[in-house]
Amino acid sequence: MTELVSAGIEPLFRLLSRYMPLTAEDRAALTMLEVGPICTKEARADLAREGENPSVIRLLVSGWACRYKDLPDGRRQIVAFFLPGDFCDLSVYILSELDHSIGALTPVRYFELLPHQFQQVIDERPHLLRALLWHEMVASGIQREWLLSIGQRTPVERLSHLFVELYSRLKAVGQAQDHCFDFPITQHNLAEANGLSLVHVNRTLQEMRRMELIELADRQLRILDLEKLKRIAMFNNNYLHFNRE
Amino acid sequence: MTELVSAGIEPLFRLLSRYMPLTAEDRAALTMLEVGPICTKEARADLAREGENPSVIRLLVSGWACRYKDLPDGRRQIVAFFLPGDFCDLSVYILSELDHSIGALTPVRYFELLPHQFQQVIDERPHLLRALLWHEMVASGIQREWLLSIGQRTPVERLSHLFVELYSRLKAVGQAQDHCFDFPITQHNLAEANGLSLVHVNRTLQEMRRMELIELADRQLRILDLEKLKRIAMFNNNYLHFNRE
DNA sequence: AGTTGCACCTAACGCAAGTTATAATGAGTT
DNA sequence: AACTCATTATAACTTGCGTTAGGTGCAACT
Repeated sequence: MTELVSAGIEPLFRLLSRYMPLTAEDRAALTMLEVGPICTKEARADLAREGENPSVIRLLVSGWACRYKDLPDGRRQIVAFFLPGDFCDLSVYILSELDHSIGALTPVRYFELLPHQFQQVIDERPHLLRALLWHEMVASGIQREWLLSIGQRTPVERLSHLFVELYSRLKAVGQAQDHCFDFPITQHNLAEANGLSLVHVNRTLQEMRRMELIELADRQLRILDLEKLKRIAMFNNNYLHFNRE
Repeated sequence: MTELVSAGIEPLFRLLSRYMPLTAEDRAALTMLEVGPICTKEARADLAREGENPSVIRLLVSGWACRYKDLPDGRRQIVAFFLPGDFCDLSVYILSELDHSIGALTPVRYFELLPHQFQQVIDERPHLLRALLWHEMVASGIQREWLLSIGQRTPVERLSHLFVELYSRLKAVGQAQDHCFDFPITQHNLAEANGLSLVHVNRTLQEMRRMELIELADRQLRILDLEKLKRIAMFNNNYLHFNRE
């Protein structure tokens, strides 16, 4: 039972360790975040909608979620992927009204933290605040990289870049080994994240398979040639700010 | 002389006032930021390059600048516009290496602040920190909105949205009245910011003139029908988080 | 007066990517 | 077993937007 619960902060701990060395005490402090009951949502459910005024900070434990924005006529843009270990709403500390929505892409499990619980952890271990802020800054850097992708990269480059990014981030939380990882989202989701039509995502994936860059089947993505993929994507890992590779 | 110098923080003071009420003491504290000499750069000069490790926080006083990222083959994406009153590098507090560059779009004037000078102001007036964090969060929200624009909005919608955003932001720092403001950047810059070719930006502007949405000539932009422009852009001002309209 | 460079404008051409439609598969339901 | 519904695939058609290649006007410099 205990190990099941403490599996909750494992991705978060690994993630923050990428930015700075953390001790066993830090890890213990982080387990204080596991107070509340664990929440679950089905794929395609919303965790929060634009315009709401949330009072909790969500820590994703398993599954993939996303931040998205939509237009009155139904067009939708995914602006970020949340992977295990990610916080969805750290901005709650400062801003009131949400300017975006949060949706589950797969079935998800997450903790809902009240700001004061969160505060407690920071008070106990002040340098964790720095690690968390770092994580937020990296999230912001990822947004910028996505703008570069959508604005300038071709579809093959764009998907290549995204796959390398996801591989790096999943490896950081121990969810990717070799050049292979669970890829639980649909081509439709890829389209929404990359400003492409569903049909064109499919075409582009076919092309990437022909180029022997990736294998993608049965919700598993295998990168066949990581170096080539990085070259094509013009991937520069500095924006992830992982200090300890 | 004094009023010339204190004109430096005027845009910043106005900007932060949009988020929360500020007092004369706050204003006085902010003038402490004007310590160093004022710096200047020509249009098209860089203030900082990706990969650098800056030790200063830049506060833009006049002119327009941008945050941009570029690819090895020369493609370039502007990911944010900096207007007077904006900080270029608040993230220096946390991250070390820059994952983007900062460039002047017009001749600019700015202060370079050392983190400890900055700290001094925050210590004196703690709630200014909150206002500054707020400003950072808004910047992040603007990034998300841009992602929505580039990913989903048509060129006319995209430019419409940008013009409304710039009008709102410039009004907040007292640089736009009526429906008119100085528009010192080139169509080439608009192209770089919107993921469009120069030629297509020109086409799109022509169309917007035909639609009687805007007039743009002699570096002056006039919005002819703000409500119509907002409707076309599907502009929802919540992402700017201006509490006091 | 001539040159250079920059910003803006316009037209012709072609391809990349969106749209629409249809089919195959598989999982979950009744 | 028949139903839905989501997902992937792929073909035919259309179009938006990039590319290339010009043009003009203006300011700065020689």
